[in-house]
Amino acid sequence: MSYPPGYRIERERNRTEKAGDIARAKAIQAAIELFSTSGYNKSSIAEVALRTGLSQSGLLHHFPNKTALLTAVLEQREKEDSEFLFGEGAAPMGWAAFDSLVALVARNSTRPEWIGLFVRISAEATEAKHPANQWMLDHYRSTREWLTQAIEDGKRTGEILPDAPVEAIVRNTIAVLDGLQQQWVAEPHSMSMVAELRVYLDQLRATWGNSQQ
Amino acid sequence: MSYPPGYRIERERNRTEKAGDIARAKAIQAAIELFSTSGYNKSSIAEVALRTGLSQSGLLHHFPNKTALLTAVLEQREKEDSEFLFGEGAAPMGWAAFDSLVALVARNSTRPEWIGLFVRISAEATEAKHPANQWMLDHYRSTREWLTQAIEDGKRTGEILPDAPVEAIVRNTIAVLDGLQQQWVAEPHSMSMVAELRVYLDQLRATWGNSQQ
DNA sequence: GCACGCCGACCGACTACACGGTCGGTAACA
DNA sequence: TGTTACCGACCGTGTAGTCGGTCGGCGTGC
Repeated sequence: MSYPPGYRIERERNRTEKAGDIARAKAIQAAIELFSTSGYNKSSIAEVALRTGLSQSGLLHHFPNKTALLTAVLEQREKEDSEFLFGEGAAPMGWAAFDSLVALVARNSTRPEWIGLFVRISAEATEAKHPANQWMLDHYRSTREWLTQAIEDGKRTGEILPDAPVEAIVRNTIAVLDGLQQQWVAEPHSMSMVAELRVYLDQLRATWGNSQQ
Repeated sequence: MSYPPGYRIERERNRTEKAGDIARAKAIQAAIELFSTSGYNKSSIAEVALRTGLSQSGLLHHFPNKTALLTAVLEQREKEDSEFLFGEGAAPMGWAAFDSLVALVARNSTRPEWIGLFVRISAEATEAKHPANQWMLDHYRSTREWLTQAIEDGKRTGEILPDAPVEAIVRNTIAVLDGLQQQWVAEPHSMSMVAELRVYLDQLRATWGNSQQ
């Protein structure tokens, strides 16, 4: 068996700093980029391998199969997002929770791959047998739980009017988030997600905010 | 070559009423159902053919290739939707436009395939080289145009406050629509799109509606 | 009123390729 | 010597699309 020229050299360079971890991280990054434009189903592990600088078998050495790669990608996303949102200390409550959504969207506007990834995957994962189906269900459920708690907390402190329809607000807010991302992925330069989201949140506050406070 | 038993009989039965048109309509229906659960990319024309009751070659006789099938499906959807929305006469304007969105969502709630179809396809079609990419762009653009006109008309008649941020309202409304559909496809029995949408529209009216009128 | 040629509907067999995954190996390091 | 990082060759399967054909009906010319 013959290795391509330069193979050994590359090998040695990485050797010093845990080649495995580096390769895995590179593969995840490549997968994110691919999945974000082609979705999971249509992407091939061969293409991910190519972008990682590995052969398909080499990639499969680090991730036993395609779904393992997807899992790693989703874990990465979940980790970074929740670090950003709830980084130090407790999750924000009341209107502050909604403000932190704006911050999240603002940050994600500078990382198109993450938005593309989410839009594609969550649409695909709607199918019950999709490998990300459970992830998507969990993701929505936990987001709903957080926002529900945030609103109820806001009612307790008096920030939010007691007759605000909690569930509808939660679902609509998530819908605006998802829907804006969808439009943004389709035509990134035609709009500002942050600006639109702000208008929505101002409406929310105007309607259900306690003006006495 | 041997035909399966009963072949000739079936042939003759259909003969009397334009077999081709029937087959095409059946195929489109089958494709809608398949695309709505598996998306376009992951669906195979073989499966569509099976559900239509044709061989793959038979199906390919009516639709030269897979994208032609998709085009037919999208045309069908566009036709039915715009008939429902603008059926007789002009498109509704002012708040009436938003009310007709509720009606559309209410009707679509009884046709899960249509919602699934839209959610999958519009997510996939985000990719520039997807065969439905142009369709999706057009769909969004024309919806935006209609709603923009509706709001501006509402301002003219005094229904809507003159300082309402038109573009943001348009994009947010579309986002709510899309986002709710997405959530509904994921867990159909956990929510009512109509109820949530109403809350959103009430907020809109409360914030930007002219209370003098 | 009937023979004939054409067209539309439909078929099975086949091709070319992409894709996920397996297997058995090599090379370096500890 | 065992472990980790990789590789090429190979395989089975699924998929879009082609090809050459059959069969029945319909219009046309006689």
